[in-house]
Amino acid sequence: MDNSPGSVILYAGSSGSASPSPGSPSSGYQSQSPLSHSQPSSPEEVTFTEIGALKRGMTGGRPLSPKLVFQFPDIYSSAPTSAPAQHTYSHPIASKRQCTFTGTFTKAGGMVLLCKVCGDIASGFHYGVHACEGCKGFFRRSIQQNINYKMCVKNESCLIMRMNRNRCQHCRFKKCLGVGMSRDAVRFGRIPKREKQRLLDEMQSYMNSLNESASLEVEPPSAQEVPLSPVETDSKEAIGAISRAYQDIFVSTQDRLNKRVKLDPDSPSYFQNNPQPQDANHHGHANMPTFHSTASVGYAVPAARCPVASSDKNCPVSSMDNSRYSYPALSSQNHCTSTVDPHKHASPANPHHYNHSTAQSQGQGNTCPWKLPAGSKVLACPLNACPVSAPGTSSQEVWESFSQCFTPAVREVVEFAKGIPGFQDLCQHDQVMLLKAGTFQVLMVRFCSLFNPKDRTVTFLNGKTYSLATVRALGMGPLLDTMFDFSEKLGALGLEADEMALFMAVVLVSADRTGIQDVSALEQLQEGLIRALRTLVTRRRPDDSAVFPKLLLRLPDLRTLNNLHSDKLLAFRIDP
Amino acid sequence: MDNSPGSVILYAGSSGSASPSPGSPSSGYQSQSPLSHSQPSSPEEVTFTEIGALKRGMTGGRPLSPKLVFQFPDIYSSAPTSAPAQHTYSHPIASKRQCTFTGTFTKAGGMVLLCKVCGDIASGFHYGVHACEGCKGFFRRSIQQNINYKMCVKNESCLIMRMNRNRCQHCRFKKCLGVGMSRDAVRFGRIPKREKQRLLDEMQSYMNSLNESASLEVEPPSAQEVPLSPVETDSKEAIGAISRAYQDIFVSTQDRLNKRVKLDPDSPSYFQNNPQPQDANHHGHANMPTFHSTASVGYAVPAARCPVASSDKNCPVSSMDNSRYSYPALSSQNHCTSTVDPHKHASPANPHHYNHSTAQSQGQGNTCPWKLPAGSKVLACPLNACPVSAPGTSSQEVWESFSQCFTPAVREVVEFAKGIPGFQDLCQHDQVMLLKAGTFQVLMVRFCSLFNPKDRTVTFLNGKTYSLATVRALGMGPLLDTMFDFSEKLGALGLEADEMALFMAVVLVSADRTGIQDVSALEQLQEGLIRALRTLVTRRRPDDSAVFPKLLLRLPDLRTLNNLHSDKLLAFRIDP
DNA sequence: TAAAGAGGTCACTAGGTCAC
DNA sequence: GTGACCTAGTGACCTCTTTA
Ligand SMILES: [Zn+2]
Ligand SMILES: [Zn+2]
Ligand SMILES: [Zn+2]
Ligand SMILES: [Zn+2]
Repeated sequence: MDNSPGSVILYAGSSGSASPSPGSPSSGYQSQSPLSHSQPSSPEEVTFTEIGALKRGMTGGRPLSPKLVFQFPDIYSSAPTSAPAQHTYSHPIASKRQCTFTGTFTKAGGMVLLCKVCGDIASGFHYGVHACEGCKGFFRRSIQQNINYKMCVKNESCLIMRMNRNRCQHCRFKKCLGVGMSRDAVRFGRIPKREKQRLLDEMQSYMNSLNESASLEVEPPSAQEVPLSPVETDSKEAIGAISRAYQDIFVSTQDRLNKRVKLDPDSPSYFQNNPQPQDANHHGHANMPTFHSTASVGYAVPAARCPVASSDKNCPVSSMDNSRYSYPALSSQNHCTSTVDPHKHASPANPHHYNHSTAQSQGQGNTCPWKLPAGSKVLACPLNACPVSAPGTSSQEVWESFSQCFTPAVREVVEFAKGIPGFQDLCQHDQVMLLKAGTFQVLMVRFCSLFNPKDRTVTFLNGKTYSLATVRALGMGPLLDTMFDFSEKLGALGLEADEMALFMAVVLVSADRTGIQDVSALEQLQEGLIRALRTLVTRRRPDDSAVFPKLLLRLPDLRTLNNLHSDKLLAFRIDP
Repeated sequence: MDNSPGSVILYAGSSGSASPSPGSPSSGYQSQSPLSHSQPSSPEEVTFTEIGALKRGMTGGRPLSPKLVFQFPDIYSSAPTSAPAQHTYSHPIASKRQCTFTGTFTKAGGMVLLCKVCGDIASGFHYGVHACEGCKGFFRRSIQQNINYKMCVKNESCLIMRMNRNRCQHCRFKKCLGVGMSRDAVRFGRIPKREKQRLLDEMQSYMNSLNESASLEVEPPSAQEVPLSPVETDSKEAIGAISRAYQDIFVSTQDRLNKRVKLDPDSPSYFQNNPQPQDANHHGHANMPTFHSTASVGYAVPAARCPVASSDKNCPVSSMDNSRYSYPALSSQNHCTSTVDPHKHASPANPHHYNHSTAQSQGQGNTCPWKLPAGSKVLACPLNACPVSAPGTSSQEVWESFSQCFTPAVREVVEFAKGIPGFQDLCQHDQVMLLKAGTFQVLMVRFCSLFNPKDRTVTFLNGKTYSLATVRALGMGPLLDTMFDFSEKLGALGLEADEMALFMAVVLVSADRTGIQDVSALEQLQEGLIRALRTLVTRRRPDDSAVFPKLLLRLPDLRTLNNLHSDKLLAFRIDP
């Protein structure tokens, strides 16, 4: 691919290239290799298109030439489209998190830049953000007239998507600001070469990262009994207790789970590749309808209604996941698990696949162009046995089902907490607060091995393994990336079981203190645990004093993860 | 630096001389010694670059990003040069200099010339003035077609800056003429030697003055008692550099600013109180035209419209500087004003504070929520000179006013970041991302002394001190509490200035990594800084090994604060 | 002859419009 | 109100001209 900034970005919409059919964003970038100007055309022609009329092209208009329609969020932009209500306000002083990429593929295999606000196809870079015509206009009106939209009827956390963007002005405006739209950010004139170059580069690397996918093989969590090394006496006891709790509660449980899983052919073990036959994937789509009917029949058993969880190999939905979740446009590469032959569902299926879906999901939110069954809800948490619900499942049901999945895990954290010497000496209230604030973080540490940074895969507790791309496609952009990062960093430290246990304890007592009554007691506890952790870690690695600080540096990461995660959950609860 | 006119001014932008590597003082002039190759290099080599494409290079696109808008956009642009023909660029850090020189530094330490009109990076000497491409084009069009721009909607006194230069053609053109653009002033061909010499001299003296002030005001970071082992030499250097940056930027700036306030009515408003009410008004008027929304008379002077910001001599900002910044929470004394009883100034009875505003705000001028003037908006950030707006101020105005307040602070953080050894080696993109994610956190540390946990008061940068209750009543609940907690904890550690500086650096590089491209480079930088911090802190307190971990534990707090804060800001933006 | 700016070019976007 | 289209600009680059 030619990344030379020499390529030109056509603006399809305006110049009247594509015949604008109704209901589509006007224009779009279309970077193609230099034509207009005499330029040393590069060997490989890169066509990168930030679509405009693309949408039209998809639904009715003539298909754009196979270009890489791709939209690039601006460098400073924030969370990916798919990301829900996590307002990423990017004020310098207020910045929360940023993210990079917001694009998806066109049916033709190109990439499109999406509206940062609603996920619709972007028509350009408006007010500092890639946005669609709708959001652009909306934002303009919002700032022109000094509008104060009436309060959100929900919790001010409406997920803004193309389909529902007009439902809550308050939240839409909030999202606009959140992604960084601002009058001050306006950019006129042509895109600077340098930036274009950057865009292309990023796109390139994005593609690469998507492509890089491999089978996964995660070693089972070390359940070994690690003899405690000689440490300071006071710490030693604590360490012993905590390690024991860890072993008893987390490791044994996991073993149990693993065993159970192994006995159950339908539920592959935690860390194994999904052995499902490939052909299942292939037929996924076709079988959908079947599933629909099934779904409509019985509501009784949530599990049965869960496409992914349903263990039947023939389960249409279950088989759908790979083909469905992976990026079709990229499917020439294998970004799913190794078990799936990409070409099987990719190449041959492509045309049909798209035709089919196009017909079906015409005008559907294109946040997920590769199509989820209409009406299905996504709750892509690794703890969720059923990340993608059957169409028609109510959000309440989805939530309850999920709840059943995570409850045991939460309970275990509570048990673990009790095993931390001193924890129970905190007042009840503070214990609860701490658990509320810290449970996710502890779980994140506990299950961090589910994220395989090397292969870029995640293994869900239902046993299925998905590629990063797949899950990302489900809307888990920044959160997922952050989890991977975390997992990688934590993993790199090579902690032993007891260290991990102690670390978890530290994580728990280091959770956000908001609402804690007796802070000093907590601080004391924390201090003791941290001292113990330092001792343990440092003694064991006399040569590497960097491990301990590094470990502590995971705490901020966990906070951030915690925020991202709760935003995500909240978003789901509010707007599944 | 070699001032011989023999030096060349490279114009990277156009002729493509210097290949502007992203993030380097790429294009534009680059006055270097005649031959970067063989030359009796002078003691100090000034590389002054009148950039062309520099802008791009720096951000990798637009000047520091649309998103950073509020902050970075202007780092490289001029400080409010209100009056035409006044070309005294005031570098945030170095202002107060009286030269005609209008420039700032590139990341590499070179210098850039800025557009006399808008402060963007100049691409050359156009129509008799250093101007950016935009203003050049604008002026050309203006004179070619005999355009008569439609009248300014405000008072014909719009402050023209990069961000808003397109908002009022009338004023932009006026400014063009004002700074001397004219068809008659065009200068063709090479720069005359004499001219070049002049430029170089100016730059030189500018530089010198910078160095001077720095060395004068900065006493070497506190005595380093403990000799560092050879291994730690590099750390030592880093510590030195960072401490210096800290002193130069955060501490000295304060002093300079304070002094300058009296001398330069045009200086950007910061937290200093305007000593002279009248000038203040004038000043505000001249410098922040942006503020005024409409032509309506009463709107002309933002400063005057701010009940809280109304001038008040007895709150010398000077009381806020060094001591305060160094050891924050410890000095419950340093706060400038004696604590103000909320009710005291809440009531009109305190003419001292509100005489000015009361008149305007219907006898309210009240900070207490329970008596807020109807229609006034609250933006209770300590950096905000005007936490409670006058009734009738539009939210846009309030925001812009606030923006003016924090911009300098943000800019300083950027400067500080540049002073961190290794920071500038990160790619531009990552630098920006990091700054975006970390600026607030750095500022939180920097200004944490504004929070006095002992007295439960907060001192705003406008010099006013409020009780916790007061501010809480303004709607700053949990955020405020968390800030106090943070301040208390950080203060309790009793850091010295150099430690604080280093900690700030760590804070910055420990910001959320989302979107970072070269994570490993960052990690490396982080690791080094943390090591240095540990060394410094630990050596100085051989007996207390807990300080270091405690310091690291502030990082999660900062993350949380960051989130709370950005939520808050966002909330304001949406629903003022 | 090369440095350096005027103008031209045209990729791009803020706003205005008006059918829904 | 919303958003697809249109228009008047805007400004990043490039070519052409002038000057040391
Ligand atoms: Zn949109
Ligand atoms: Zn809403
Ligand atoms: Zn300009
Ligand atoms: Zn104006």
